[in-house]
Amino acid sequence: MQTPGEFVREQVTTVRSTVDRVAGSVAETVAEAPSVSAVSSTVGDFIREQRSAARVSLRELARSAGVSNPYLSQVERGLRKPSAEILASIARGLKISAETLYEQAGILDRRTGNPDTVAAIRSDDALSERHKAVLLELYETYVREHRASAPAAS
Amino acid sequence: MQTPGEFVREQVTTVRSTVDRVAGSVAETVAEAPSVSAVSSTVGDFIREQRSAARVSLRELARSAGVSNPYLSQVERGLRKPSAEILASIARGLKISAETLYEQAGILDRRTGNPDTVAAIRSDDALSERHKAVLLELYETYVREHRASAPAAS
DNA sequence: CTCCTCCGCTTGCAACTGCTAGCACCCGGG
DNA sequence: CCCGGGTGCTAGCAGTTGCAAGCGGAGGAG
Repeated sequence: MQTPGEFVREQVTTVRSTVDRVAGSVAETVAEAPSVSAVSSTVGDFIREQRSAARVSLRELARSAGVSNPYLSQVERGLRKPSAEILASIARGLKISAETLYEQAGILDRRTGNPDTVAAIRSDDALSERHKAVLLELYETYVREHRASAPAAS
Repeated sequence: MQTPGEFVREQVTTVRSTVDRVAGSVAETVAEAPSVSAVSSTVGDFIREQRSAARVSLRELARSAGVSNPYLSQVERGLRKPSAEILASIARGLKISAETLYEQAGILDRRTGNPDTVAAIRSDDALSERHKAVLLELYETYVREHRASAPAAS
């Protein structure tokens, strides 16, 4: 019998490859992860960063988000200020949370502080211990990947 | 307790299906996108409820929210669909959180899990947006599982 | 070389937001 | 009676969003 950690690590590998499929790219996403590091000042820049990080064309994102391609182009370049509905659609198309986009757009207050994610998961009584283990292992793997791809310390 | 291997293997299955669902939803989002369109009339009702509950006149709220009174009137009756900025202003005038209003407007999804854990993952800048999405999706699946299997424990 | 497809962008236009000005109504005091 | 001030709502106007149509350019197949 192997240790639970080994199995979990296996699983992390499986998840990671699947996630790469989600991102629309191959396993390279992790290796040569693009520069999502720079903090964008406007929503448009942020959207464009996320889009190019996912290797998605403007038209493709526009289609999957349900907006026209010219309009998305203008939004990304800051020429238009998208409504919240459009913003939510774009967030869905990018598969990121709408809240993040709203924060970028300045219509939602940025969450203050940096609560310890690990502590939050550990103390969450809506999770079993095994589920906590899976989440924590996956979380730490993601953090390692992120640090490797974006070492720029703020 | 069963053997660790069995449990972890169970979870591998769960994780896979969850991540597959995440991947699939990227494509599906296109088809079932329009969930935001008709909901905006409820936000007006909600605003009017909150306002009359606070015994505040329309003009007064309009002034404290920084919008014109006719426009607020139209918003409350569902004749106009306010932008997110206006919505945030109204939320400030009503002294309620913008998130609540956004949920009423249908431009923010209601979250099921422990807010602390969700907030921790969301605000963790050591994660990419896509990784956040996967972790949150997985987390919510676990929470649902937990509630289904042990509802009395809460 | 021609044709085709994809990329992102510019151009006008319908539709909408959010405003100012003004309407009708109700109340308490001169 | 006629004010002045309160309630909410209607009319009409800039300014904006979001779109369809079309542009020039970069590749690939014939």
